[in-house]
Amino acid sequence: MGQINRASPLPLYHQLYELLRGEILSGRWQPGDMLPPESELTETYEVSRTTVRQVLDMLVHEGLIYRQRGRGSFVAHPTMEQTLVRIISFTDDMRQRGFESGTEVISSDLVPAPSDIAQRLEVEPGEELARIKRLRLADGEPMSVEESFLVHRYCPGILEGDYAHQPLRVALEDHGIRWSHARQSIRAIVAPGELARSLAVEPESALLFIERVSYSQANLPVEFLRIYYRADRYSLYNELQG
Amino acid sequence: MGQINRASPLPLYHQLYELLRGEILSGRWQPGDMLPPESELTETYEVSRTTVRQVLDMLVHEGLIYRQRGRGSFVAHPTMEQTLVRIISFTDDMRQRGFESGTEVISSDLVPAPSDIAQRLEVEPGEELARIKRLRLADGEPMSVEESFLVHRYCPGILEGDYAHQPLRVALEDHGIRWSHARQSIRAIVAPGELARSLAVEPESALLFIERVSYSQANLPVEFLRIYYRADRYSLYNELQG
DNA sequence: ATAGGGGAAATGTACCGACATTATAACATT
DNA sequence: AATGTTATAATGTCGGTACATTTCCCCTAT
Repeated sequence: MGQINRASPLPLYHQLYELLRGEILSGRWQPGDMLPPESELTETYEVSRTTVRQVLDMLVHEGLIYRQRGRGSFVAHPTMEQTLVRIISFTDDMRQRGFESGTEVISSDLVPAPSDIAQRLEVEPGEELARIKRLRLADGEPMSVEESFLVHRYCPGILEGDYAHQPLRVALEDHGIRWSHARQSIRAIVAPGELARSLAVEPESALLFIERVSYSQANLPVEFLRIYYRADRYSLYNELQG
Repeated sequence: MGQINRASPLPLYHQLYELLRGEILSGRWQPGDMLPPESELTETYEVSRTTVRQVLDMLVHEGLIYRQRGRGSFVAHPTMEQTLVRIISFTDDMRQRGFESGTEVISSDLVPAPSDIAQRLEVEPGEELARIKRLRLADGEPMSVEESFLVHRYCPGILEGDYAHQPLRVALEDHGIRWSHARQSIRAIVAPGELARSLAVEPESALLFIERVSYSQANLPVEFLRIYYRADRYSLYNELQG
Protein backbone atom coordinates (compact mmCIF):
# COMPACT_ATOMS: atom_id res chain seq x y z
CA MET A 1 0.00 0.00 0.00
CA GLY A 2 1.17 3.50 -0.76
CA GLN A 3 2.57 5.82 1.82
CA ILE A 4 2.49 9.51 2.44
CA ASN A 5 5.86 11.16 2.71
CA ARG A 6 5.69 14.13 4.99
CA ALA A 7 9.19 15.25 4.05
CA SER A 8 8.19 15.50 0.41
CA PRO A 9 7.70 18.96 -1.05
CA LEU A 10 4.53 17.66 -2.67
CA PRO A 11 1.44 18.65 -0.71
CA LEU A 12 -0.13 15.88 1.32
CA TYR A 13 -3.39 16.17 -0.59
CA HIS A 14 -1.56 15.70 -3.86
CA GLN A 15 0.17 12.57 -2.65
CA LEU A 16 -3.06 11.11 -1.33
CA TYR A 17 -4.79 12.06 -4.57
CA GLU A 18 -2.27 10.14 -6.63
CA LEU A 19 -2.58 7.16 -4.30
CA LEU A 20 -6.36 6.90 -4.43
CA ARG A 21 -6.46 7.70 -8.12
CA GLY A 22 -4.03 4.85 -8.70
CA GLU A 23 -6.26 2.42 -6.85
CA ILE A 24 -9.14 3.30 -9.13
CA LEU A 25 -7.36 3.61 -12.49
CA SER A 26 -5.46 0.39 -11.90
CA GLY A 27 -8.73 -1.40 -11.32
CA ARG A 28 -7.83 -2.51 -7.82
CA TRP A 29 -10.95 -0.65 -6.76
CA GLN A 30 -13.80 -1.55 -9.06
CA PRO A 31 -16.76 0.60 -10.14
CA GLY A 32 -19.40 0.52 -7.45
CA ASP A 33 -16.92 -0.38 -4.72
CA MET A 34 -17.15 1.73 -1.61
CA LEU A 35 -14.04 3.66 -0.73
CA PRO A 36 -12.80 3.52 2.85
CA PRO A 37 -14.79 6.08 4.85
CA GLU A 38 -13.22 9.45 5.55
CA SER A 39 -12.52 8.43 9.13
CA GLU A 40 -10.54 5.42 8.00
CA LEU A 41 -8.57 7.34 5.39
CA THR A 42 -7.76 9.89 8.07
CA GLU A 43 -6.29 7.18 10.30
CA THR A 44 -4.61 5.14 7.57
CA TYR A 45 -2.72 8.02 6.05
CA GLU A 46 -2.49 10.13 9.18
CA VAL A 47 -3.84 13.29 7.62
CA SER A 48 -6.71 15.47 8.72
CA ARG A 49 -10.27 15.04 7.55
CA THR A 50 -9.93 18.39 5.77
CA THR A 51 -7.20 16.96 3.60
CA VAL A 52 -9.07 13.73 2.97
CA ARG A 53 -12.19 15.61 1.92
CA GLN A 54 -10.16 17.88 -0.34
CA VAL A 55 -8.85 14.81 -2.15
CA LEU A 56 -12.26 13.17 -2.40
CA ASP A 57 -13.70 16.37 -3.84
CA MET A 58 -10.98 16.36 -6.47
CA LEU A 59 -11.89 12.81 -7.43
CA VAL A 60 -15.57 13.76 -7.60
CA HIS A 61 -14.76 16.66 -9.93
CA GLU A 62 -12.75 14.30 -12.07
CA GLY A 63 -15.71 11.96 -12.26
CA LEU A 64 -13.81 9.06 -10.75
CA ILE A 65 -15.97 8.73 -7.64
CA TYR A 66 -19.36 9.81 -6.40
CA ARG A 67 -20.46 10.39 -2.85
CA GLN A 68 -23.72 9.76 -1.06
CA ARG A 69 -24.45 11.39 2.24
CA GLY A 70 -25.01 8.85 4.93
CA ARG A 71 -23.77 5.99 2.75
CA GLY A 72 -20.24 6.54 1.59
CA SER A 73 -18.01 7.28 -1.38
CA PHE A 74 -18.02 4.94 -4.33
CA VAL A 75 -15.97 4.33 -7.44
CA ALA A 76 -17.91 5.75 -10.38
CA HIS A 77 -18.96 3.71 -13.34
CA PRO A 78 -17.19 5.02 -16.41
CA THR A 79 -19.45 7.04 -18.64
CA MET A 80 -19.30 8.19 -22.22
CA GLU A 81 -18.64 11.59 -20.79
CA GLN A 82 -15.11 10.62 -19.88
CA THR A 83 -14.28 10.82 -23.58
CA LEU A 84 -14.68 14.58 -23.41
CA VAL A 85 -12.99 15.11 -20.07
CA ARG A 86 -10.15 12.65 -19.73
CA ILE A 87 -7.52 11.33 -22.08
CA ILE A 88 -8.79 7.83 -22.59
CA SER A 89 -7.43 4.98 -24.67
CA PHE A 90 -9.31 3.69 -27.68
CA THR A 91 -9.61 0.33 -25.95
CA ASP A 92 -11.21 1.83 -22.84
CA ASP A 93 -13.46 4.03 -24.95
CA MET A 94 -14.73 1.03 -26.87
CA ARG A 95 -15.17 -1.06 -23.74
CA GLN A 96 -17.38 1.67 -22.29
CA ARG A 97 -19.43 1.59 -25.47
CA GLY A 98 -19.70 -2.18 -25.34
CA PHE A 99 -17.38 -3.02 -28.22
CA GLU A 100 -14.39 -5.30 -28.52
CA SER A 101 -11.54 -3.19 -29.84
CA GLY A 102 -8.95 -4.13 -32.44
CA THR A 103 -6.12 -2.37 -34.23
CA GLU A 104 -4.31 -2.65 -37.57
CA VAL A 105 -1.20 -0.66 -38.35
CA ILE A 106 -1.53 1.01 -41.74
CA SER A 107 1.90 2.59 -41.81
CA SER A 108 4.67 3.90 -39.60
CA ASP A 109 7.57 6.03 -40.74
CA LEU A 110 9.67 9.10 -40.10
CA VAL A 111 8.65 12.33 -41.78
CA PRO A 112 9.79 15.96 -41.65
CA ALA A 113 7.28 18.14 -39.82
CA PRO A 114 4.92 20.08 -42.08
CA SER A 115 4.67 23.68 -41.01
CA ASP A 116 1.14 23.49 -39.59
CA ILE A 117 1.98 20.49 -37.40
CA ALA A 118 5.36 21.93 -36.46
CA GLN A 119 3.64 25.01 -35.15
CA ARG A 120 1.27 23.05 -32.93
CA LEU A 121 4.09 20.85 -31.63
CA GLU A 122 6.24 23.95 -31.09
CA VAL A 123 9.15 22.59 -33.13
CA GLU A 124 10.92 23.83 -36.26
CA PRO A 125 9.35 22.90 -39.60
CA GLY A 126 11.22 19.91 -40.98
CA GLU A 127 12.03 18.45 -37.57
CA GLU A 128 11.85 14.67 -37.61
CA LEU A 129 8.50 13.25 -36.55
CA ALA A 130 7.46 9.63 -36.08
CA ARG A 131 4.19 9.04 -37.91
CA ILE A 132 1.99 6.08 -37.03
CA LYS A 133 -1.24 5.48 -38.89
CA ARG A 134 -3.63 2.92 -37.50
CA LEU A 135 -7.03 1.55 -38.32
CA ARG A 136 -9.16 1.04 -35.24
CA LEU A 137 -11.79 -1.68 -35.16
CA ALA A 138 -14.85 -2.15 -32.98
CA ASP A 139 -16.23 -5.69 -32.99
CA GLY A 140 -14.09 -6.32 -36.05
CA GLU A 141 -15.55 -3.42 -38.08
CA PRO A 142 -13.67 -0.22 -38.87
CA MET A 143 -14.42 2.55 -36.39
CA SER A 144 -11.72 5.13 -36.92
CA VAL A 145 -8.39 5.97 -38.48
CA GLU A 146 -5.77 7.52 -36.20
CA GLU A 147 -2.75 9.35 -37.49
CA SER A 148 -0.23 10.13 -34.79
CA PHE A 149 2.76 12.46 -35.14
CA LEU A 150 5.34 12.23 -32.37
CA VAL A 151 8.36 14.48 -31.86
CA HIS A 152 10.96 11.81 -32.53
CA ARG A 153 13.60 13.58 -30.48
CA TYR A 154 11.60 12.87 -27.32
CA CYS A 155 11.11 9.17 -28.08
CA PRO A 156 13.80 7.86 -30.44
CA GLY A 157 13.21 4.32 -31.63
CA ILE A 158 9.51 4.52 -30.88
CA LEU A 159 8.70 3.07 -34.32
CA GLU A 160 10.19 -0.30 -33.36
CA GLY A 161 7.14 -1.22 -31.30
CA ASP A 162 4.21 -3.27 -32.57
CA TYR A 163 1.30 -0.90 -32.07
CA ALA A 164 -1.27 -3.32 -33.28
CA HIS A 165 -0.92 -5.14 -29.99
CA GLN A 166 0.89 -2.76 -27.67
CA PRO A 167 -0.62 0.56 -26.60
CA LEU A 168 1.39 3.54 -27.77
CA ARG A 169 0.92 4.97 -24.32
CA VAL A 170 2.96 2.17 -22.77
CA ALA A 171 5.83 2.60 -25.19
CA LEU A 172 5.89 6.32 -24.45
CA GLU A 173 6.04 5.65 -20.75
CA ASP A 174 9.24 3.71 -21.39
CA HIS A 175 10.62 6.98 -22.68
CA GLY A 176 9.42 8.66 -19.51
CA ILE A 177 6.54 10.38 -21.26
CA ARG A 178 3.17 10.57 -19.55
CA TRP A 179 0.33 12.84 -20.57
CA SER A 180 -0.56 15.72 -18.34
CA HIS A 181 -3.25 17.21 -20.57
CA ALA A 182 -4.33 17.66 -24.15
CA ARG A 183 -6.20 20.16 -26.29
CA GLN A 184 -8.45 19.11 -29.08
CA SER A 185 -10.82 20.45 -31.68
CA ILE A 186 -13.87 18.57 -32.93
CA ARG A 187 -15.12 19.04 -36.46
CA ALA A 188 -17.18 17.39 -39.16
CA ILE A 189 -15.67 16.63 -42.56
CA VAL A 190 -16.54 14.77 -45.70
CA ALA A 191 -14.54 11.57 -46.03
CA PRO A 192 -11.80 11.79 -48.67
CA GLY A 193 -11.75 8.77 -50.97
CA GLU A 194 -8.82 7.01 -49.37
CA LEU A 195 -10.22 7.35 -45.87
CA ALA A 196 -13.63 6.18 -47.01
CA ARG A 197 -12.02 3.03 -48.36
CA SER A 198 -10.07 2.40 -45.13
CA LEU A 199 -13.18 2.89 -43.04
CA ALA A 200 -15.37 0.89 -45.42
CA VAL A 201 -17.94 3.64 -45.83
CA GLU A 202 -19.44 5.27 -48.91
CA PRO A 203 -17.35 8.02 -50.46
CA GLU A 204 -18.59 11.47 -49.44
CA SER A 205 -19.76 10.16 -46.07
CA ALA A 206 -19.48 12.45 -43.05
CA LEU A 207 -16.77 11.83 -40.50
CA LEU A 208 -16.24 13.17 -37.00
CA PHE A 209 -12.75 14.63 -37.07
CA ILE A 210 -10.67 15.30 -33.99
CA GLU A 211 -7.29 17.00 -33.89
CA ARG A 212 -5.46 16.75 -30.61
CA VAL A 213 -2.19 18.03 -29.19
CA SER A 214 -1.06 16.09 -26.13
CA TYR A 215 1.33 17.54 -23.59
CA SER A 216 3.80 15.61 -21.43
CA GLN A 217 4.14 16.18 -17.73
CA ALA A 218 7.06 18.44 -18.58
CA ASN A 219 4.36 20.50 -20.29
CA LEU A 220 5.89 19.96 -23.73
CA PRO A 221 3.71 19.15 -26.72
CA VAL A 222 4.79 15.67 -27.81
CA GLU A 223 2.03 14.27 -29.98
CA PHE A 224 -0.23 15.62 -32.66
CA LEU A 225 -3.10 13.27 -33.36
CA ARG A 226 -5.71 13.21 -36.07
CA ILE A 227 -8.66 10.89 -35.54
CA TYR A 228 -11.29 10.25 -38.19
CA TYR A 229 -14.37 8.55 -36.74
CA ARG A 230 -17.09 6.90 -38.75
CA ALA A 231 -20.05 9.18 -38.11
CA ASP A 232 -22.52 6.33 -38.46
CA ARG A 233 -20.92 4.50 -35.56
CA TYR A 234 -19.47 7.17 -33.34
CA SER A 235 -20.85 10.15 -31.46
CA LEU A 236 -19.83 12.09 -28.38
CA TYR A 237 -21.97 12.70 -25.32
CA ASN A 238 -21.67 15.20 -22.58
CA GLU A 239 -23.57 17.07 -19.94
CA LEU A 240 -23.81 20.85 -19.68
CA GLN A 241 -24.39 22.97 -16.61
CA GLY A 242 -27.13 25.59 -16.45
CA MET B 1 -25.71 44.27 -2.88
CA GLY B 2 -26.87 40.75 -2.03
CA GLN B 3 -27.19 39.46 1.45
CA ILE B 4 -26.69 36.13 3.14
CA ASN B 5 -29.68 34.86 5.04
CA ARG B 6 -28.60 32.72 7.95
CA ALA B 7 -32.13 31.57 8.62
CA SER B 8 -32.40 30.15 5.12
CA PRO B 9 -32.30 26.40 4.75
CA LEU B 10 -29.92 26.92 1.84
CA PRO B 11 -26.30 26.39 2.88
CA LEU B 12 -24.28 29.55 3.29
CA TYR B 13 -21.81 28.49 0.60
CA HIS B 14 -24.65 28.04 -1.84
CA GLN B 15 -26.05 31.49 -1.18
CA LEU B 16 -22.64 33.10 -1.53
CA TYR B 17 -22.03 31.09 -4.69
CA GLU B 18 -25.21 32.41 -6.29
CA LEU B 19 -24.31 35.94 -5.25
CA LEU B 20 -20.81 35.95 -6.69
CA ARG B 21 -21.88 34.03 -9.77
CA GLY B 22 -24.53 36.68 -10.38
CA GLU B 23 -21.95 39.45 -10.23
CA ILE B 24 -19.94 37.73 -12.94
CA LEU B 25 -22.70 36.50 -15.24
CA SER B 26 -24.47 39.86 -15.10
CA GLY B 27 -21.28 41.52 -16.22
CA ARG B 28 -21.07 43.74 -13.14
CA TRP B 29 -17.66 42.15 -12.66
CA GLN B 30 -15.79 42.11 -15.94
CA PRO B 31 -13.24 39.57 -17.19
CA GLY B 32 -9.87 40.33 -15.70
CA ASP B 33 -11.35 42.19 -12.73
CA MET B 34 -9.99 41.15 -9.37
CA LEU B 35 -12.52 39.77 -6.95
CA PRO B 36 -12.49 41.09 -3.41
CA PRO B 37 -9.81 39.19 -1.47
CA GLU B 38 -10.88 36.30 0.70
CA SER B 39 -10.42 38.42 3.81
CA GLU B 40 -12.83 41.03 2.50
CA LEU B 41 -15.44 38.51 1.42
CA THR B 42 -15.18 36.99 4.88
CA GLU B 43 -15.96 40.33 6.50
CA THR B 44 -18.55 41.50 3.99
CA TYR B 45 -20.70 38.40 4.15
CA GLU B 46 -19.77 37.38 7.67
CA VAL B 47 -18.82 33.82 6.84
CA SER B 48 -15.63 31.98 7.57
CA ARG B 49 -12.70 31.86 5.22
CA THR B 50 -13.35 28.14 4.78
CA THR B 51 -16.75 28.91 3.32
CA VAL B 52 -15.42 31.67 1.12
CA ARG B 53 -12.74 29.39 -0.25
CA GLN B 54 -15.25 26.63 -0.88
CA VAL B 55 -17.26 29.02 -3.02
CA LEU B 56 -14.23 30.34 -4.89
CA ASP B 57 -13.16 26.78 -5.64
CA MET B 58 -16.59 26.10 -7.09
CA LEU B 59 -16.27 29.12 -9.35
CA VAL B 60 -12.79 28.03 -10.42
CA HIS B 61 -14.09 24.61 -11.31
CA GLU B 62 -16.86 26.20 -13.29
CA GLY B 63 -14.30 28.20 -15.20
CA LEU B 64 -15.76 31.54 -14.12
CA ILE B 65 -12.70 32.70 -12.16
CA TYR B 66 -9.05 31.86 -11.85
CA ARG B 67 -6.81 32.36 -8.88
CA GLN B 68 -3.18 33.36 -8.55
CA ARG B 69 -1.33 32.76 -5.36
CA GLY B 70 -0.03 35.97 -3.93
CA ARG B 71 -2.06 38.07 -6.34
CA GLY B 72 -5.74 37.39 -6.02
CA SER B 73 -8.81 35.90 -7.69
CA PHE B 74 -9.89 37.19 -11.07
CA VAL B 75 -12.88 36.93 -13.36
CA ALA B 76 -11.95 34.55 -16.17
CA HIS B 77 -12.04 35.48 -19.81
CA PRO B 78 -14.66 33.34 -21.51
CA THR B 79 -13.13 30.56 -23.56
CA MET B 80 -14.34 28.38 -26.36
CA GLU B 81 -14.31 25.61 -23.85
CA GLN B 82 -17.42 26.97 -22.20
CA THR B 83 -19.40 25.66 -25.14
CA LEU B 84 -18.76 22.14 -23.95
CA VAL B 85 -19.27 22.77 -20.25
CA ARG B 86 -21.97 25.36 -19.80
CA ILE B 87 -25.28 26.03 -21.48
CA ILE B 88 -24.41 29.12 -23.45
CA SER B 89 -26.52 31.25 -25.76
CA PHE B 90 -25.76 31.45 -29.45
CA THR B 91 -25.10 35.14 -29.04
CA ASP B 92 -22.51 34.61 -26.32
CA ASP B 93 -20.95 31.74 -28.24
CA MET B 94 -20.53 33.91 -31.30
CA ARG B 95 -19.21 36.83 -29.31
CA GLN B 96 -16.50 34.58 -27.88
CA ARG B 97 -15.60 33.53 -31.40
CA GLY B 98 -15.46 37.12 -32.55
CA PHE B 99 -18.65 37.19 -34.63
CA GLU B 100 -21.69 39.42 -34.64
CA SER B 101 -24.71 37.17 -34.24
CA GLY B 102 -28.03 37.39 -36.03
CA THR B 103 -31.21 35.32 -36.18
CA GLU B 104 -34.00 34.65 -38.66
CA VAL B 105 -37.08 32.68 -37.73
CA ILE B 106 -37.78 30.03 -40.35
CA SER B 107 -40.99 28.71 -38.83
CA SER B 108 -42.81 28.30 -35.55
CA ASP B 109 -45.82 26.07 -34.96
CA LEU B 110 -47.44 23.48 -32.75
CA VAL B 111 -46.85 19.83 -33.58
CA PRO B 112 -47.69 16.49 -31.98
CA ALA B 113 -44.63 14.87 -30.47
CA PRO B 114 -43.00 12.19 -32.64
CA SER B 115 -42.26 9.09 -30.63
CA ASP B 116 -38.47 9.53 -30.56
CA ILE B 117 -38.71 13.07 -29.29
CA ALA B 118 -41.53 12.19 -26.89
CA GLN B 119 -39.31 9.60 -25.31
CA ARG B 120 -36.48 12.01 -24.71
CA LEU B 121 -38.83 14.66 -23.32
CA GLU B 122 -40.52 12.02 -21.17
CA VAL B 123 -44.01 12.82 -22.48
CA GLU B 124 -46.62 10.77 -24.32
CA PRO B 125 -46.26 10.53 -28.10
CA GLY B 126 -48.64 13.04 -29.68
CA GLU B 127 -48.38 15.53 -26.81
CA GLU B 128 -48.39 19.08 -28.06
CA LEU B 129 -44.97 20.58 -28.67
CA ALA B 130 -44.01 24.09 -29.72
CA ARG B 131 -41.56 23.91 -32.58
CA ILE B 132 -39.34 26.87 -33.42
CA LYS B 133 -36.93 26.69 -36.31
CA ARG B 134 -34.33 29.42 -36.65
CA LEU B 135 -31.45 30.28 -38.90
CA ARG B 136 -28.48 31.59 -36.99
CA LEU B 137 -26.12 34.06 -38.61
CA ALA B 138 -22.55 35.03 -37.82
CA ASP B 139 -21.41 38.29 -39.37
CA GLY B 140 -24.47 38.05 -41.59
CA GLU B 141 -23.57 34.61 -42.99
CA PRO B 142 -25.45 31.42 -42.08
CA MET B 143 -23.79 29.54 -39.24
CA SER B 144 -26.39 27.05 -38.05
CA VAL B 145 -30.00 25.96 -38.11
CA GLU B 146 -31.66 25.35 -34.74
CA GLU B 147 -34.84 23.37 -34.34
CA SER B 148 -36.30 23.62 -30.88
CA PHE B 149 -39.13 21.44 -29.50
CA LEU B 150 -40.69 22.68 -26.25
CA VAL B 151 -43.26 20.86 -24.13
CA HIS B 152 -46.07 23.35 -24.72
CA ARG B 153 -47.83 22.45 -21.49
CA TYR B 154 -44.95 24.01 -19.55
CA CYS B 155 -44.89 27.23 -21.53
CA PRO B 156 -48.28 27.90 -23.18
CA GLY B 157 -48.27 30.85 -25.53
CA ILE B 158 -44.54 30.69 -26.00
CA LEU B 159 -44.96 30.97 -29.78
CA GLU B 160 -46.22 34.54 -29.48
CA GLY B 161 -42.71 35.87 -28.93
CA ASP B 162 -40.46 37.25 -31.65
CA TYR B 163 -37.43 35.00 -31.40
CA ALA B 164 -35.51 36.78 -34.07
CA HIS B 165 -34.88 39.56 -31.57
CA GLN B 166 -35.74 38.13 -28.16
CA PRO B 167 -33.78 35.23 -26.66
CA LEU B 168 -35.91 32.15 -26.13
CA ARG B 169 -34.27 31.83 -22.74
CA VAL B 170 -35.83 35.09 -21.56
CA ALA B 171 -39.32 34.07 -22.67
CA LEU B 172 -38.95 30.78 -20.84
CA GLU B 173 -37.92 32.58 -17.69
CA ASP B 174 -41.25 34.40 -17.83
CA HIS B 175 -42.81 30.95 -17.54
CA GLY B 176 -40.58 30.28 -14.55
CA ILE B 177 -38.34 27.95 -16.52
CA ARG B 178 -34.59 28.13 -16.00
CA TRP B 179 -32.12 25.49 -17.13
CA SER B 180 -30.40 23.39 -14.53
CA HIS B 181 -28.52 21.15 -16.92
CA ALA B 182 -28.63 19.55 -20.35
CA ARG B 183 -27.43 16.42 -22.06
CA GLN B 184 -26.24 16.43 -25.63
CA SER B 185 -24.77 14.21 -28.30
CA ILE B 186 -22.39 15.42 -30.98
CA ARG B 187 -22.32 13.81 -34.39
CA ALA B 188 -21.30 14.43 -37.98
CA ILE B 189 -23.87 14.17 -40.78
CA VAL B 190 -24.16 14.91 -44.45
CA ALA B 191 -26.33 17.96 -45.09
CA PRO B 192 -29.75 17.05 -46.51
CA GLY B 193 -30.69 19.20 -49.49
CA GLU B 194 -33.03 21.54 -47.67
CA LEU B 195 -30.56 22.24 -44.90
CA ALA B 196 -27.76 22.79 -47.36
CA ARG B 197 -29.91 25.46 -49.01
CA SER B 198 -30.74 27.16 -45.72
CA LEU B 199 -27.09 27.18 -44.69
CA ALA B 200 -25.88 28.21 -48.14
CA VAL B 201 -23.44 25.36 -48.47
CA GLU B 202 -22.93 22.77 -51.20
CA PRO B 203 -25.28 19.79 -51.06
CA GLU B 204 -23.58 16.75 -49.47
CA SER B 205 -21.47 18.99 -47.22
CA ALA B 206 -20.64 17.78 -43.73
CA LEU B 207 -22.43 19.32 -40.77
CA LEU B 208 -21.74 19.16 -37.07
CA PHE B 209 -25.00 17.94 -35.56
CA ILE B 210 -25.92 18.38 -31.91
CA GLU B 211 -29.01 16.98 -30.21
CA ARG B 212 -29.68 18.35 -26.76
CA VAL B 213 -32.25 17.75 -24.05
CA SER B 214 -32.42 20.60 -21.53
CA TYR B 215 -33.80 20.15 -18.02
CA SER B 216 -35.54 22.77 -15.92
CA GLN B 217 -34.65 23.41 -12.32
CA ALA B 218 -37.57 21.14 -11.43
CA ASN B 219 -35.45 18.52 -13.20
CA LEU B 220 -38.04 18.06 -15.94
CA PRO B 221 -36.98 17.77 -19.57
CA VAL B 222 -38.53 20.81 -21.30
CA GLU B 223 -36.69 21.30 -24.56
CA PHE B 224 -35.34 19.06 -27.26
CA LEU B 225 -32.97 20.90 -29.55
CA ARG B 226 -31.39 19.98 -32.83
CA ILE B 227 -28.55 22.20 -34.04
CA TYR B 228 -26.94 21.85 -37.45
CA TYR B 229 -23.65 23.73 -37.67
CA ARG B 230 -21.80 24.50 -40.85
CA ALA B 231 -18.70 22.39 -40.52
CA ASP B 232 -16.63 24.85 -42.51
CA ARG B 233 -17.31 27.59 -39.98
CA TYR B 234 -17.81 25.83 -36.69
CA SER B 235 -15.76 23.51 -34.50
CA LEU B 236 -15.65 22.68 -30.84
CA TYR B 237 -12.63 22.96 -28.58
CA ASN B 238 -11.87 21.43 -25.26
CA GLU B 239 -9.12 20.39 -22.95
CA LEU B 240 -8.60 16.88 -21.61
CA GLN B 241 -6.93 15.80 -18.39
CA GLY B 242 -4.18 13.16 -18.36
C1' DA C 1 -45.17 -10.08 10.56
C1' DT C 2 -45.04 -5.27 10.90
C1' DA C 3 -44.18 -0.78 12.40
C1' DG C 4 -41.52 2.15 14.86
C1' DG C 5 -37.50 3.75 17.71
C1' DG C 6 -32.82 4.31 18.46
C1' DG C 7 -28.16 4.14 17.70
C1' DA C 8 -24.16 3.85 14.76
C1' DA C 9 -21.88 5.26 10.75
C1' DA C 10 -21.23 8.03 6.97
C1' DT C 11 -20.99 12.45 4.51
C1' DG C 12 -22.29 17.64 4.72
C1' DT C 13 -21.78 22.29 6.65
C1' DA C 14 -19.38 25.68 9.20
C1' DC C 15 -16.22 27.60 12.21
C1' DC C 16 -11.46 28.57 13.98
C1' DG C 17 -6.26 28.80 14.06
C1' DA C 18 -1.53 28.44 12.28
C1' DC C 19 1.89 28.72 9.10
C1' DA C 20 3.77 28.41 4.03
C1' DT C 21 4.32 30.36 -0.36
C1' DT C 22 4.09 33.83 -3.71
C1' DA C 23 3.67 38.56 -5.71
C1' DT C 24 4.14 43.36 -5.31
C1' DA C 25 5.65 47.66 -4.03
C1' DA C 26 8.15 50.54 -1.15
C1' DC C 27 12.42 51.24 0.64
C1' DA C 28 17.39 50.83 1.39
C1' DT C 29 21.88 49.84 -0.28
C1' DT C 30 25.39 49.72 -3.39
C1' DA D 1 20.73 53.43 -11.89
C1' DA D 2 20.68 48.92 -10.52
C1' DT D 3 20.22 45.75 -7.02
C1' DG D 4 18.90 43.79 -2.82
C1' DT D 5 15.82 43.89 1.38
C1' DT D 6 11.72 44.11 3.73
C1' DA D 7 6.99 44.53 4.73
C1' DT D 8 2.52 43.55 3.35
C1' DA D 9 -1.11 41.23 1.32
C1' DA D 10 -2.86 37.61 -1.08
C1' DT D 11 -3.75 32.63 -1.83
C1' DG D 12 -2.26 27.69 -0.47
C1' DT D 13 -1.82 23.94 2.89
C1' DC D 14 -2.98 21.56 7.08
C1' DG D 15 -4.76 20.89 11.35
C1' DG D 16 -8.57 20.86 14.61
C1' DT D 17 -13.65 21.02 16.48
C1' DA D 18 -18.67 20.81 16.52
C1' DC D 19 -22.87 19.72 14.96
C1' DA D 20 -26.37 18.51 11.06
C1' DT D 21 -28.28 15.28 8.01
C1' DT D 22 -28.93 10.98 5.91
C1' DT D 23 -28.80 6.04 5.63
C1' DC D 24 -28.92 1.68 7.48
C1' DC D 25 -29.46 -1.97 10.72
C1' DC D 26 -30.96 -3.90 14.87
C1' DC D 27 -34.11 -4.21 18.38
C1' DT D 28 -38.53 -3.80 20.41
C1' DA D 29 -43.39 -3.26 20.91
C1' DT D 30 -47.51 -3.95 18.78
